[in-house]
Amino acid sequence: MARTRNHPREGGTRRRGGSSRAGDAVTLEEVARLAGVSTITVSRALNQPDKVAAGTLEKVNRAISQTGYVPNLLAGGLASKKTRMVAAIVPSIANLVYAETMQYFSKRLNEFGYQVMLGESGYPERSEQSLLSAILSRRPDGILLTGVNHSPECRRLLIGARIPVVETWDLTPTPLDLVVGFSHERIGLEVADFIAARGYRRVGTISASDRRAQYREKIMLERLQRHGVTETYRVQIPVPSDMRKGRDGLAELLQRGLGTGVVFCSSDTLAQGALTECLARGLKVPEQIAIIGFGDQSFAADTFPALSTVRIDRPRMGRVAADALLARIDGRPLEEHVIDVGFQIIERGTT
Amino acid sequence: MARTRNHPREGGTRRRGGSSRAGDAVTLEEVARLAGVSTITVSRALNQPDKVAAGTLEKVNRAISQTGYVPNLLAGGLASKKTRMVAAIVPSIANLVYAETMQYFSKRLNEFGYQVMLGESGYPERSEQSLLSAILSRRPDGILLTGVNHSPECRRLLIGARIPVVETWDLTPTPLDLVVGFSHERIGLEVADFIAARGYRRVGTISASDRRAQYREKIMLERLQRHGVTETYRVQIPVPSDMRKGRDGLAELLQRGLGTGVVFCSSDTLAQGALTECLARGLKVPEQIAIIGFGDQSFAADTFPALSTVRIDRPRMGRVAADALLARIDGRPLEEHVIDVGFQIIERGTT
DNA sequence: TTGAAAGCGATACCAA
DNA sequence: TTGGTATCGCTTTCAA
Repeated sequence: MARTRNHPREGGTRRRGGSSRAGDAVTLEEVARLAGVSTITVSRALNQPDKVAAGTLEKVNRAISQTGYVPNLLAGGLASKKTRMVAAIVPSIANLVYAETMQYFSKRLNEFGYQVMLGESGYPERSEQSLLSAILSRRPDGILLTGVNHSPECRRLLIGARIPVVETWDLTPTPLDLVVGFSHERIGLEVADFIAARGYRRVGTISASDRRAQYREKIMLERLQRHGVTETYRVQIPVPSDMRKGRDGLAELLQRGLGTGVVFCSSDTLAQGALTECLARGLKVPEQIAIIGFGDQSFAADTFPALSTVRIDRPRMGRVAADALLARIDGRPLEEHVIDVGFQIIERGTT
Repeated sequence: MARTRNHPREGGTRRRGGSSRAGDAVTLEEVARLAGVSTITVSRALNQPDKVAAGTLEKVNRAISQTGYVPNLLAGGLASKKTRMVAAIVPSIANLVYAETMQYFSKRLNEFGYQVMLGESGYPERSEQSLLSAILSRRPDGILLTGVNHSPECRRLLIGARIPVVETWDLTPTPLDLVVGFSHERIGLEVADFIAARGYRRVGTISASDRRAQYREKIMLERLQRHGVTETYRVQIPVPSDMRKGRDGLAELLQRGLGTGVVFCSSDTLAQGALTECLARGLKVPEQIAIIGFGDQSFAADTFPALSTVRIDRPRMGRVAADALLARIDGRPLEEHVIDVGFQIIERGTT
């Protein structure tokens, strides 16, 4: 069943003449014609310039700048099955911890000629599955996810896509592919130990209604109990977190009876709000109330020298995630598929 | 010069059997075969379901879910010259004012089936032109820019791309295509009038080394001079802004001799830092020092009730920019190509 | 309502 | 080092 095609284009351009739309862009073919070479040579001049003779290269480059040629990566990606694009799904870009991580992630990928397509999963009205499907239809070469809990449909889609996947902001012994993150359980345990070791007997928490935040809190409270610390006060706040909610949270803890002690907040944003409330009330931090945040937002520590926090090295997490993905995309071997970037409890204001 | 092609694929699948890579994804053709229809019918079932008979539609949908088909938008975009994607270039996504604007912009576009590809222009080591070129090679259906100042090369690229362009965060009578923003000049003037009207005689500024921030400050100081307010103190800080820089900025203003008065900051982030410094020093705001920010970040006002600010309705700017772009993409007529979303000076803590 | 054929603009593969 | 030809997976155009 061989079919026959005849090509109507007999050389020469054939502009339709009408108002020029997006489609009228210069093509490889036009550049090639102008340079007096074949299209594939122009393609090589762009992608593997060392495989093209110097003189040819020059002719081609001249033709490119004369025409103002901008490659069409849709066509290129279709033909080569490489889009030089990776996708990333984060809960919210208006949340500094994710935005900063993405900044480092993108920066690294940009250096290698990749672009990042960002998706936000934080909208309950849009299923994560439909987001993922929309993203996969652009055929990214790899994808970054936030967290390690995904619906069965999402897992199916990801597996079907047959591209490298890196999960972040958490750990699991059974990643879809790669995971670059840290253990929320260990954070809960270590923060509890930290608190107990300093002799605090009264502990408050201000936690966002976020899965991982809730988990850290739960683990911490359980461990505290084992340490014999039982006077605890909990405030839960709806996402998105902001400083006001941190202020209000602290006010509520005080009103409920937390006099002096320590407060563990699920983000630095909340912690800064709590600290602001202390400042406004003239409470000494950490002497009267100690505040522990989470995330170590770059500005938080500097702004509030008394703010202790659980430091997550987000720049590193972003870069490591990018590197891991790049390695997988290039088919390079990886030492580890589970990468723990760890965390660090930073105590401030003790002097 | 008609050429002949023979198609080696004689029906039936021909998996290469090796380790399956991204390219092995299910195609329209496989879905069509399974459903017993032609590829174009499957395509219609997805894009114009009302033009397909109910029974056929059902068969197709069954085949789609059986195979786990995910459309290839590279191929679709190449064929139709519509990518259902728009690009946006912002200085930094780790800056809440831009991130929030983008959130609303994306949300709106998502509702219409478009995705947003984000680019960051804030890296001096990468020319804006190369960023733009990389973005345009993905053939977005439209593009959002931040600001109205673009290099000649960028203008050329944008014009050559022949797609709708919306400039934001500023105004100009001669936009590339569309502009949705507000006047920094008018802000400078009105803030100066506001300050003069309240009788402040001593004025400090804390401004980021950002083109638009500098312009607002310059206009404001000139106008203040005309009002006879000449005792001014200026602090300039390098981007990116953070609260610490705001704290330090205020400390420096005080040290330089600004006793009581008002301080105009180029962003709410800086203003919050300045306010924190006041809190820490026990200075009453606004009685001793009044603070005026810029941007009206959602959390800022609530966290610091004494913080006055220049409100920019970012949600609206994002939505309006999206709507304008959508209209242009669909070829719908637009009432205005220059849209001023305005601003509002919010005075707080006066009671 | 459905389909056949011809591209869209690039790259892969194999020759020259 | 350069080029011819056949795709990549989809949509458009025109017919049936």
